[in-house]
Amino acid sequence: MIDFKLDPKSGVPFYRQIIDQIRYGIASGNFKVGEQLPTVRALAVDLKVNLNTVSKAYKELEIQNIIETQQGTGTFIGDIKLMIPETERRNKLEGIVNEFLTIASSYGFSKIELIEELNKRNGGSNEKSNK
Amino acid sequence: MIDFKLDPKSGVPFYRQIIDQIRYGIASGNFKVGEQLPTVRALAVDLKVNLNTVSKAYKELEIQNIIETQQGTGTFIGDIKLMIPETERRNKLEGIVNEFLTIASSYGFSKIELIEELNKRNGGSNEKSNK
DNA sequence: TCTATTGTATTAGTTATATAGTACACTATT
DNA sequence: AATAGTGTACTATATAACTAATACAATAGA
Repeated sequence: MIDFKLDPKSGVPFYRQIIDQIRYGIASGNFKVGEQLPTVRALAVDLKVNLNTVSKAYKELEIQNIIETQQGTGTFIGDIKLMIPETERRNKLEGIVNEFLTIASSYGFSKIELIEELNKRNGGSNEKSNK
Repeated sequence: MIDFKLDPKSGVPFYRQIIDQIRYGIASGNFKVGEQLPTVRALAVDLKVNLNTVSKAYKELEIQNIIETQQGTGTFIGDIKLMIPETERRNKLEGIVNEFLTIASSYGFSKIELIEELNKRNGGSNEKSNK
């Protein structure tokens, strides 16, 4: 379970802070597949925001295939690797790598530098080879 | 010289499209260090936008240390690698790699997958080892 | 110094974003 | 079917982002 926190002074919208914390929670293993997230009302009360703000975060996460919502039942963590078909997963990978390369090259970083930097990081969030 | 183009239907703000095209132009070698960019008025007329929109793009690029503006004289391409001190350059590299890893890990991609994908790209924009 | 050319600053209006208030709709349980 | 729980939809409002109109300021060259 995550201890949600919002920082009003950060300049980052509330709904985006919620998204980030859930995504980080999943990536770092604090959320298990199938686990139920707080209800929109519960989290809204907890964070002292409107339930629509929480709903907005959940909706975006559902579009990203990260969580599953069922009206009348609740919101649950989805299994990313199961839910996203392999082809779509490949496209996503290519997409974020493309974006990364565009940004990096505009700063004059070569591919070699990028890979060197990546290799310095040990562990990261999930080093498991999955499957 | 770049053939600037704006797409009003893209949803991307004009000033950001200008920024992207200049950055890409530099990364792909279409702009040489010291070369003068179009004046804010010239580019504004060319793109049929207000000169402030061009000015905004130039200002942001100057903050990023990518171009240099001199009131009364013009705007010029700066030498990124010369202008940005090595420590700052390292910080930038670490920053964008961190962001990349955060996004990637939240989608369940392992570091190995990322490096594999990076290695598939030959050339990219600038493969020169610079200096 | 005058003038043309350059970027800058101030102001305003339109549009998009973020959040909230409230009513609605679906689901499960009794 | 009644009810209590869930997410959803609609509407409103405040704020920020974007673009523009216009006036100002610095530079270079005649």
